[in-house]
Amino acid sequence: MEKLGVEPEEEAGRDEEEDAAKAMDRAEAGEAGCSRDVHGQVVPEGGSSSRVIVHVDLDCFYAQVEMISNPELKGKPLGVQQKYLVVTCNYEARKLGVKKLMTVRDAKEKCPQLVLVNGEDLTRYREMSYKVTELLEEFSPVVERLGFDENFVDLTEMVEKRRQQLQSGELSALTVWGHVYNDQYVNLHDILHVRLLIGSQIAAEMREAMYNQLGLTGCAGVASNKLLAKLVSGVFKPNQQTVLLPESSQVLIQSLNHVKEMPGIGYKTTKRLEALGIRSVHDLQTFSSKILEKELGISVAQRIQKLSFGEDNSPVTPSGPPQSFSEEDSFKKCSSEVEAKNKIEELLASLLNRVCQDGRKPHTIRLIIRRYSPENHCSRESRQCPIPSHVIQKLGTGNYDVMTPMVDILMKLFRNMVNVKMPFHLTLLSVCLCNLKALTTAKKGTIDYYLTPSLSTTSHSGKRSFKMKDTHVED
DNA sequence: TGGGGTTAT
DNA sequence: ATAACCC
Repeated sequence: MEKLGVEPEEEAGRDEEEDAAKAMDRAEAGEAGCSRDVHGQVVPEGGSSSRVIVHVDLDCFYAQVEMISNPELKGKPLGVQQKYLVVTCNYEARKLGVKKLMTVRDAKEKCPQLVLVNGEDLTRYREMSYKVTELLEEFSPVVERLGFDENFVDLTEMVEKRRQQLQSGELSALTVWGHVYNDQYVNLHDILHVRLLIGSQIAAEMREAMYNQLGLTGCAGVASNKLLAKLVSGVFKPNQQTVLLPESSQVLIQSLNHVKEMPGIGYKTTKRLEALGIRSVHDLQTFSSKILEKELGISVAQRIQKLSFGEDNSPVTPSGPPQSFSEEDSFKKCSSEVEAKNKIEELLASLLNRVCQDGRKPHTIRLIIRRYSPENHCSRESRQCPIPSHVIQKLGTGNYDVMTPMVDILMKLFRNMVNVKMPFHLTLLSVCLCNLKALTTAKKGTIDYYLTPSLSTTSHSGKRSFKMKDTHVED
């Protein structure tokens, strides 16, 4: 496949004397193995609680999946269309001026030869996405998904194992895989540098495995936390990888042009920060913590101000199987109950297939709508309720009709939200199955029995009102 | 703007 | 149930 060339290790001295001094401290500090912190996360022993995290980011994922499905598309400018948007496109199309989330009109105008495929059905993307996550889990089980095309892996433990396996003489032969951010000098006497280089080696192996086993290319970023790993993975863009050494962290975060480019600072927070006169990362770093806490709340304020320094202690949380399954459809107009029912039936039918394949059973069902409104478009409303236990039981068995009772429930939720006697105008319908539980054959007297709310005595008392606000629909 | 996901309040 | 975040 592609060459994962060894990038420059030579670099003129910046703060080399300071770096060397730090390195000596570290060399003495962390020699022993790993332990686990309060979250069960692996951290190296010796006081330096430094982790090695990789962020893996697939190149234009949907377009790659489409080109694998239909190899004739390879080499042509390709866009993946949902409704009237080109949600992603391959690099041939990008060279010709097509951007992500461009309207089909604009994209065709820019690039008349653009080939479009419909990507509204996410099934194949979802399946490939989980294959990637599973492949990464073979390296280390601690894998966190972010959307369909990104994964974080905590490599700390794997790296420490490999480092301790190093024979004498092998250390001096250690090389970096891919780019070193900021062309920083690599110091093999610095234990943090050594760990990150081993991380870059594992990242290269991961990308090689993704290509050989799944035919997918992507980027990787290796750094000491999720924020930095994610930021550095995007520095060299398609199909390359980059490692960030600690001394270049500030250069990386200062390279952001605006706080809105910081992962974790979204649309709303950006607007509120701008109202405070905060635009750059430096603005956020130097802004009064007290005032920021009063404006945004202590939780958000402290978190994002740490982010602005490149600090992020959030653990890589293993995603495991999905917490929910949902299907949605957007449209120009839905204004009758019959119309809504038909769409809901379509959504539910697909969901039942998915949940059946998963094996677990959803115990809650939710209906989400978006009402038409000229400006405030983003707001949604939802109603949810428990799925009756007799319906849950019939879920796996293809024998009984489970559609009818569930559509009935959904239409009650619908009428709870929408006054069907009045005119209405919806632009989106979505159905979500959540609160998934394994079908444990819990026997009396076992731990499982008492941990299964539907079985244990406390739930029979009907007081199981944790904090769920389910709307009551009569059967 | 699409068709998904997650966590916190 | 909603609001924020991520892709």
